[in-house]
Amino acid sequence: MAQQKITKPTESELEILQVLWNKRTATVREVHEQLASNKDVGYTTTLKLMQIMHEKGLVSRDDSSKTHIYQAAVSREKTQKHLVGKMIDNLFSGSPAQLVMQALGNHKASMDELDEIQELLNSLKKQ
Amino acid sequence: MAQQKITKPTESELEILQVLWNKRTATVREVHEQLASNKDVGYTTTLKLMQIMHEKGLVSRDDSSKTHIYQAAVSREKTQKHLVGKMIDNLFSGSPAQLVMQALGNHKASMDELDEIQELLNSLKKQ
DNA sequence: ATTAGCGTACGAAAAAAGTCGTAAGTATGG
DNA sequence: CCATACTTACGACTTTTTTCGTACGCTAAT
Repeated sequence: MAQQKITKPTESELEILQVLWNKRTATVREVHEQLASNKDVGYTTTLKLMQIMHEKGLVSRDDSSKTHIYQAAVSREKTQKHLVGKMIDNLFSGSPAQLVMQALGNHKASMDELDEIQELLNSLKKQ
Repeated sequence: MAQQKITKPTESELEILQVLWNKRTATVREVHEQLASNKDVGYTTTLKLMQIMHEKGLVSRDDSSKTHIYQAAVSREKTQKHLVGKMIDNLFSGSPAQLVMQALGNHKASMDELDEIQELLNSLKKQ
């Protein structure tokens, strides 16, 4: 199969992907507004970044009208999987369980979420 | 309290910390040997990196003898907590549970580890 | 038709990260 | 004493990532 090369998004690119994943589709201005509410950055910086991401194939865009419309070209899940795997290797000596313990132990989750995790855990244990 | 500024280690710095956390204490050469077994890098590169980490306060060293002896100055746990938190924010819209699901679902853990997670889960649910 | 506003493109520079060559010091074995 | 082998220090260079100024086009309102 034609495997697309996995380009690891940089920090800034991740911020942009984040916005795109949430909105499904967005213009540069929309993305920028959102970013600018959290940090101090110029419009053309965001634009440039998104253009580069386009070259890299991280996003796709519809440029049929003057204002281009962007969307993520890599899935949230694949990216998560990739980066989580990397973190497990780099920071948890290859043990996913240790990462889980860290995440669960130090960062609060709601009861509903805990139940959800419980279910997954049950199904894993059955195998 | 005198809170030390948290310097986020870069990728390469993380690799070095990894080694130091495991060995508790190591010379540049020891660290380098270990790194070099996985990737292609020169000795002085490792040296320089460790010197920079020393300046940043990421490692401490005993330079009373000719060959300096290094050790990590930041704890594995704190670093994990910091980076996991960041990942939760950047990649999982602030939901630790989603990260847990990802890690658990896509990366194999042993039965023992699953049990360990179960215990933690139980104690969290009791509260 | 002129101006103001908003959009893209793009080059250039700044900042951050990683790489390595070379110098110079200090031991050690012949 | 001399050569060999390690060591640290450090400057310089490359590559990657981030930032932004400026040019230029299109559209709408005056």
